[in-house]
Amino acid sequence: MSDELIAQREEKLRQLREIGVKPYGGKFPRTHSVSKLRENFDRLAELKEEVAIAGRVMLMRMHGKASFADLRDETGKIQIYVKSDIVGERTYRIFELLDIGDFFGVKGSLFKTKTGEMSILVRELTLLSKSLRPLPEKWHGLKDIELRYRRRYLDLIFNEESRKVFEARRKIISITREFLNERSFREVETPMLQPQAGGASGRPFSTRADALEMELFLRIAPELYLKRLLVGGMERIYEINKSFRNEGLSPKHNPEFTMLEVYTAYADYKDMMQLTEELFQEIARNIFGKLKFTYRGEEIDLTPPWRRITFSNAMKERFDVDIEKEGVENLKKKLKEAGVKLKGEKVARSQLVKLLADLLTSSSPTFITDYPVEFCPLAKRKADAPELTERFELFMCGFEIANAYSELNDPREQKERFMKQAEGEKERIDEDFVMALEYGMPPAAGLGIGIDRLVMVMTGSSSIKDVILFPQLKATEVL
RNA sequence: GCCCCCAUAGCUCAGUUGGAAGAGCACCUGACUCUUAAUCAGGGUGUCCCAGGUUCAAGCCCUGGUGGGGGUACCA
Repeated sequence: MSDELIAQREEKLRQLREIGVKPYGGKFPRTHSVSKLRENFDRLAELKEEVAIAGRVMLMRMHGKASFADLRDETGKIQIYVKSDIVGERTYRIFELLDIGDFFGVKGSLFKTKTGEMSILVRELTLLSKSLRPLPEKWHGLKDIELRYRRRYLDLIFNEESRKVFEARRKIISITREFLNERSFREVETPMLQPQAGGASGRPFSTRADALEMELFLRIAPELYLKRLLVGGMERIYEINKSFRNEGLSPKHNPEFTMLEVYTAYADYKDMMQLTEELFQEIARNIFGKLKFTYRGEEIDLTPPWRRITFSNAMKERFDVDIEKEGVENLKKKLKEAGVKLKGEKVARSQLVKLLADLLTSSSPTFITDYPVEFCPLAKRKADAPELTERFELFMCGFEIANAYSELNDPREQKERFMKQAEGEKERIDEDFVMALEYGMPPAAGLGIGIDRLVMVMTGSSSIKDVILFPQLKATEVL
């Protein structure tokens, strides 16, 4: 069937070529986009000005010798009216050989039909691209979730909601850059191909550089390179880019994801809390025009200051353990009793994250602060409580969305922490990074924000796949 | 990785107790010079995801697989 529909279109293509039509055109100068044309419709119609627009035909209403079609470009759609006695028999024949999905350009004048529909009376018609495959149906569109991910172009053609999500994503990233640039942060790019993948836990993807005869890893985080730039004297920097983790997929996890990392010299994690609050407010004001919105039925309020709970208080509430008095060993025991998996002697961070997320009753943003040092190999200890670190994680809508700390800048302690972390595992220590610290890194605060998750929250998306244009799926044969 | 759910025409979906594969849109043929999800007349175009099995008979029951969704584990 699909083959038959394609064959029918190929037959039309053949017939078009037979009458001298080039079915894959080139440059077509447009006088207006559809939305601009609509905005200035009355004036243009009165001046009887000839306009030229181009787009994809979405609907055709054939009426013998005079027909209507809806032409759509990125900005909107408009009706065109093609009359045989105006365009001539040959052009009208070409029009009859067109299919829904074809791109063409038209020149003509503007008029309103008797029902008031803004329309173009076509004088000249140019085929720009012949579509060989039938598009999804005009009314129900494309709903199949797998096809929407695999053939995102069809999703974008048919689902306004999807287009809105990606426009919101663009806006959020753009606002974030403006926000940071205005505050004198400089955007940098650091390697995605790294000889050693550090700065987070998580399994890396590995690859090989043939010319260098070496194994390389796709980065799991940019952190250790951004800190090398702090050593290099850059005081306010950020990077928005992909990181890659060779782990399972879920509605909150895609193997490649976009992260923002920000570093400020001479600041601490509390400054980053404020920065996070301000950034999210800036975004919400732009997207919603206010600080309150809903995520899948849950009320979210970004009015500052956001709720803050220390990690110890959260644990006290949940497990009746006072880690500040009893130390972290007792917590581990309680966690084990509660069925939390331990990774060797270490508490798996993901379990902790889940535990904390479950603990929060509100979907509004909450900072959990002051994590025990053993969960934070790169964070600075609290001066008055050396078993804890100057760190926060931001939870919102049931998931972790940001992570920040005052950066550890003592090279000897950093090496020790790396060694402790590597115990019993095949991880290597990043000696090159330790060397950089040995040259001296200013005290600094760092912040990481999961951009995809932030977009999820701001667009009401329940799956990360809905905010990534081409989410990772298994390869299949083309049907 | 494990558990649960889903897969029927190009698209959106029905399909009863196991008894001759359906609808709307799209598409094809014809009519139609202001329609707008155009209308009217006619046409069903299919590897019922794949491979086996049970049965006189399988879209439907059973086993295995593939792809997707959700949960769970690893992870952000």
